Amino acid sequence: MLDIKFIRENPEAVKQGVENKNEKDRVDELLEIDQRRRDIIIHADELKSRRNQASAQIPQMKKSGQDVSGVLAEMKRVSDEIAGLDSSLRNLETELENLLMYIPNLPHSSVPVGKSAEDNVEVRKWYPDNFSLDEKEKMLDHIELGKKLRILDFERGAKISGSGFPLYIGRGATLERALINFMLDYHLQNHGYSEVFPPFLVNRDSMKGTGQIPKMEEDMYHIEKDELFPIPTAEVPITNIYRNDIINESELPIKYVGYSACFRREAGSYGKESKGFLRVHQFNKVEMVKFVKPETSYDELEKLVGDAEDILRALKIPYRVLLLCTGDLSFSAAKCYDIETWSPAENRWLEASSCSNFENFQARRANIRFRNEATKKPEFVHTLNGSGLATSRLMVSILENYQTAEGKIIVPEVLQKYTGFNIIE
RNA sequence: GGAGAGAUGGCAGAGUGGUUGAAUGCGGCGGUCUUGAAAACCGUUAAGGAUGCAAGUCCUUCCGGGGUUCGAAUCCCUGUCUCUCCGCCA
Repeated sequence: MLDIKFIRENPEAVKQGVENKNEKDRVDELLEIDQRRRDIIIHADELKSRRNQASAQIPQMKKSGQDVSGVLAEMKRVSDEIAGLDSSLRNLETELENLLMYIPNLPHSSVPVGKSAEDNVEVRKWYPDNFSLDEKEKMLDHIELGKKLRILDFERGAKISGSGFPLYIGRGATLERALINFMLDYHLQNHGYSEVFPPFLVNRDSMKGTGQIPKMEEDMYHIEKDELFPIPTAEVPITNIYRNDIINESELPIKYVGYSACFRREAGSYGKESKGFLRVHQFNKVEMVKFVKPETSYDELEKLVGDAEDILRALKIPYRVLLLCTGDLSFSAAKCYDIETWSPAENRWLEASSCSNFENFQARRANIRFRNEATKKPEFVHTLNGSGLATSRLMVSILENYQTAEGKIIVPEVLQKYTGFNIIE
């Protein structure tokens, strides 16, 4: 969330940012409640100060044998009034908090203003040698390939759980596992991350901390009996590792990489977009999360994107990098790059990674701070995360790009030592 | 799942109704001493909020929430978590 003081002092900038993100502007409403809240605090604090004085006075008066009944009666009235003020204060603060939770992060000044995905800016693209987007002979899509080679079974996945829960079989399952292990090892060995293996179910505070709740609550699975949420991304448990902590400045930057299954309800999205791997309720993802000092976060964002790109270059998968415009930026992000991989059968780009700088938006919600060694004061860290990468969309690109004329799949070279085989037929 | 114990500052650990934001020890920081360091000694060492140009002043906070009271770290209720024992279990 944003700092209420910042909103108070820069209402116009906040309104502009909210508008550019296509979010509802409730800034004036918020400021009005903030003003009422502060008025009550001033009044209540005066009364509490009086009560504290009396608390010190009463035992002394008793000791010297004075009659305290008058003070007691007065304090009774004061305490009742304080109780009333505190109660309305609590209500206002809840209201304020709720409004604040729905104000998105503001886009960074380097983010292009735009309405929708149409306005995203392509930053760069990369093709392996001898690659052309016009190659049309590879016509089987990943669903047909999966069925023909008996490596993916979407129908049985649907029987077991429901649509959108893919079942990997045989070499398909091995390939998936190889991909996850390859990506983890690559980031650990080449990019300086530490490995984490997080819980897949988290509590409400964690979901709030990273910003999935309250705005996206409808898209989250929710286990009511235990008040737990299956994670939509490892970003949630990993970022929350330091919730309510103060980190030593010398420990920054902290860089974690971890695998998790990801669960998304994807409420209301059906139709052709949802076939096969294109939109699923459960998928696998290797996630990178960074905790950094504020002044370094934009450099760290560029490195983060580069780390994800390295995986695709090693796999020799064609991709492009998009800088998202304000209108396409997610609620919590200040700046975000998407990486899309090429699907020859779909004849289009598929989002396989999203790398974002949240600045201190998540840190403020989750109360993640570091101690500034110069000032000795705690400050909010900046958090970033990026997929490195999601396997589902990536698997589409791998299967389709690596298919032979006979409909077999060559295993990408870097994965062969993980799979133990080099062809799926 | 059953029974019991506990949660206090960076850490350890006192504190069972009244100047307790909290003894004491350790750690950290500053200083004295020293050629330097150690030791010793002295001082200092929380976070959040309101207000103010600032210095400052005031308020809140002893796991979370509610209650009793003029007054709660301290008493009552409740939630969460941790530990011990029993049961179950990969």
